[in-house]
Amino acid sequence: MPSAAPANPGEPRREQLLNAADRVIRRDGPAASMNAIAAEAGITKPILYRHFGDRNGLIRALTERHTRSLLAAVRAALTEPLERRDRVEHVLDTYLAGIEARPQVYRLLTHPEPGDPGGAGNALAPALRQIAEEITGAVRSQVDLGPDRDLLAEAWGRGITGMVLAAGDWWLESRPCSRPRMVQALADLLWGRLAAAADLPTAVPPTAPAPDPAAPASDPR
Amino acid sequence: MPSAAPANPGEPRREQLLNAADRVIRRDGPAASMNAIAAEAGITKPILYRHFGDRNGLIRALTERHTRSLLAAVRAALTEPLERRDRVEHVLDTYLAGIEARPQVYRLLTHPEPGDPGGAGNALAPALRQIAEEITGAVRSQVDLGPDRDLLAEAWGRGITGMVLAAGDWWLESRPCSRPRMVQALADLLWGRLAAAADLPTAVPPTAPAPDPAAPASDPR
DNA sequence: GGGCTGGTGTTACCGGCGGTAACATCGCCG
DNA sequence: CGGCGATGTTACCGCCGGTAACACCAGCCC
Repeated sequence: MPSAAPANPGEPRREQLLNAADRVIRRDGPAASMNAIAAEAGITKPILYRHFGDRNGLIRALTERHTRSLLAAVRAALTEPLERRDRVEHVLDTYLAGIEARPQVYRLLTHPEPGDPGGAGNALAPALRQIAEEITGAVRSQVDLGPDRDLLAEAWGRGITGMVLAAGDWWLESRPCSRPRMVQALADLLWGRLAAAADLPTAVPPTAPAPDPAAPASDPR
Repeated sequence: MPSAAPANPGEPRREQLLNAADRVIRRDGPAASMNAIAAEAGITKPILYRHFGDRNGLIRALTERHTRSLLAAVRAALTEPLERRDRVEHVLDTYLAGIEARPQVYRLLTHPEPGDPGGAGNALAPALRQIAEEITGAVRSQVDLGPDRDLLAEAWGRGITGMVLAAGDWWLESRPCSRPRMVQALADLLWGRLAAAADLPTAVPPTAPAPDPAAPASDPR
């Protein structure tokens, strides 16, 4: 059931309001106003505020619903019993498939409104922070990185998440290629193809004309 | 054509207003109001609107000023006559040094306010989009990537930028290590260390969560 | 029944936001 | 002198997030 799953029928009115908010945000984007959401639900603003406190509370409740499925999918992909390269590709594909299925929702999850001025400027929205933590945990528990493993796992978790966020955003926007190809491109980057590829004949030598040794261009797949 | 004017002193009033806006944003963060900026400049709102059209115009002019130096530094680092790994490290260090020097300004550049609903939700702020384009160009012109070079260069440009953005954000916020170490961590990621590292003994067998500790770790290689 | 409580709903308002219209000055230059 | 283009003002608009104050209706216990 990859669709928007109702979280908890314990509070049916709340779920109903969240569904209305979902519809409006799907239509108008993440900047939808509280008035618009209330109108879509057939009610007026104060009820929303009674249920969710403030706008952030509504957005948070909304994102938590959608985050669950994506996060669960990513987590499952991260522990799939595959060769590491295949596992990584599986995770990448899972994320891209998720954002492809519901772009507006994905925008809400990944690019929330400014929010509270208290927290410092996090690049990663809460949903992505959770994904980053999943990756960090997976790397730390699955890959032998020596004494720096804690630092590397944390830095890589954030870095990989940001990489996939930015690249996925661009891919979703301009659709330069199919999804599997995009997965390949990103996995190649993670697999050090940037390091392994040969130099191109220097078109603009800054100081010295190139004395290049030969480096083999191998795809380590 | 009242297009983006350069930062030359040909329009001293404009520069003066931008300086005031700079001060306010440094103090109050990127969400500073137009009233506050006008007050800091000792004037009132309509003058700001005469000069910059709307809030986005002001922010754009402001970011363009700051972007120039960072972008120039990154561009220079991208064409440094070094071994590729050293060049990459140099670029990473340049970016991290830039955001370390002026965190508030960096936040303005990398995490702008929502902006117009017309454009689709870009993950990358304009300044970062430019950096991504620089990386794309450098990769395309320096690295031999075969027939897919255009796609790979573009995807990697965005991906690397997003990676450094997210990781740099985290680093700046929690300062888990020194700058050179962070540069190493990110360069290692780009250099395929994730692919090259050995597996760790599987602590969590993915299929059977049974409390049976006698399950032997299968060797996937 | 009476009264209490709790959820649902309303209208009307607040301060602040981005943005604009209309009007008042200056200095400069033909 | 007259115009003209910057500079500046006050006062306003519509919308926003958020809040008071009040009304209604169920159930539920005494």
